[in-house]
Amino acid sequence: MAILPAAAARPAPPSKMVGVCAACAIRELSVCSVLSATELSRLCTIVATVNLDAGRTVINEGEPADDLFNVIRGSVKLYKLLSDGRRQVTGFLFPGDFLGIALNDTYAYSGDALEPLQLCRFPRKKLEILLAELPRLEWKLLGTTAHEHAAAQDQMMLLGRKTARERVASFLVLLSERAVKRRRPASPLDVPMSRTDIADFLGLTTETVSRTLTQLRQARLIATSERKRINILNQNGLKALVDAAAGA
Amino acid sequence: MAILPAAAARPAPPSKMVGVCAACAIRELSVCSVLSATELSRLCTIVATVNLDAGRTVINEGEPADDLFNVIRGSVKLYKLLSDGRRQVTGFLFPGDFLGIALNDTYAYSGDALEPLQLCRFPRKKLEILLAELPRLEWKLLGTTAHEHAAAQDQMMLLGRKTARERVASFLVLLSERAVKRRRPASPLDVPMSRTDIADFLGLTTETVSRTLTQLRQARLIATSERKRINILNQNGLKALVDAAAGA
DNA sequence: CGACTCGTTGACTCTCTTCAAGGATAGTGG
DNA sequence: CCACTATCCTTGAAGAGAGTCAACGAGTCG
Repeated sequence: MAILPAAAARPAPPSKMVGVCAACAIRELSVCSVLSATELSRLCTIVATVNLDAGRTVINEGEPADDLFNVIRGSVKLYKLLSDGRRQVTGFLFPGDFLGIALNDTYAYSGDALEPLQLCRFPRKKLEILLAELPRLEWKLLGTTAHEHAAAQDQMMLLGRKTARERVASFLVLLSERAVKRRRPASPLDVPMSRTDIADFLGLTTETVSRTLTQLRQARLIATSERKRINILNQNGLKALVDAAAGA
Repeated sequence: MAILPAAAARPAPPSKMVGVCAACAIRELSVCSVLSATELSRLCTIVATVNLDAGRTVINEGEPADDLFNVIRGSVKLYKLLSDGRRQVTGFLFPGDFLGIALNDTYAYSGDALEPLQLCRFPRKKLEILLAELPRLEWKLLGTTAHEHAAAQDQMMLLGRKTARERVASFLVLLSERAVKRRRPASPLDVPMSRTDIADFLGLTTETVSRTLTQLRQARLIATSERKRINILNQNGLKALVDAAAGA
């Protein structure tokens, strides 16, 4: 959404800030970036900071959506399950990302911490009341949701029409672009998720992900030093495998 | 989103309504349902009715997102393309559905009319200004977008993890549920899209879709009389193939 | 040190795709 | 009105890409 970009760019004077939000390291990455110091103080009154160990569940598909979250530190995998155990990872969250927009009072998907996780938690009812008084936050939330929807469309293209190699390349490019947005290096790329998580995200098996990474390694597009970390040797070569869109 | 359901249920007195919106047959299905008569009159001042032939393009991926639309009559397929022509249909729209929420001032996907189409068109700039004054409409739009996002998650599960038979069954169940929402019969099911469109939606080929429909026909789950119409003989049997979610 | 999980690699299988052809349907023009 | 044709749908046979099953190496934790 294009309106109100100025609001996002206007940093509020820190004088009036109180509470944990004042010290928030990822505020400029999050939906909170549109708020003035005064507004932020109000939001701060309903927020609580939460810490979770790696592997713990943040939200569970089907359970009452009582809280919404902002990721402060760490990463989250979002997923849905079929009754026989088949899993589809629908996305990954990183610092600044918002979690928990729900439809029917229940979460539409589950979310697990991939690494030690720090969140801020908003009670949903209170946040909704506050939203009515903070139209800029609501607008930002609409933009965020629209953004996620656009990402979902890209993922549908990936899942429906791309080959295994294209999927893995797309995944690496996606991760690196998100790293850059968070002002992290794109090349010693942090990959906090397991091969199984990657496979469940890409609609493949772990074996195919592994084999494809080996192919990319042999093609000198990437290199793997430590586990959970991938060096991108040829970003353009990877992007060539991705084929973003025909519109270009 | 759960707040404000009462607003959606409150029909406005028709006395103050003016213009085309007053006679809108699908208002209660659309985002406009949250508006009072007065508010609707305001919205009506910026709206134009558009008619398109089957096959015509409503919006084009990558082009400036100058307008947003509401489907009044007919249906639309939304899709993205890769440069080599591979297509992924990301969704179908029916009367009452909203079209055109864009991120970067350009449409994120293309949309073609599947049959003769009637739309109402909102100039985006004007609608955004109006949104600031109609918080209920903005809230409804957020709910609509969240709903679409939830549908996108289901589709990711379908594309990433379901078999061809499950995909086709899911598609038929989806269509029939949406028909019921529009107060249409679920069983002589209107299927305005071609086999190619269905295949591009389900991440399959037309041949596989055709073969799978034949299987379902032989299993006495469906019957096909005329083209573009499918009789659902055993809705529960179909749903058993779908496996909605493990949360249940 | 041993048990476990995770990642990699290999051999084989299978579902869906590809390639090909025939049949039904609808639109067009004589 | 009917032949003509293009398009859509269906069906068959063969092929390929990813899945399945299985084994092994490497790192990790108790």
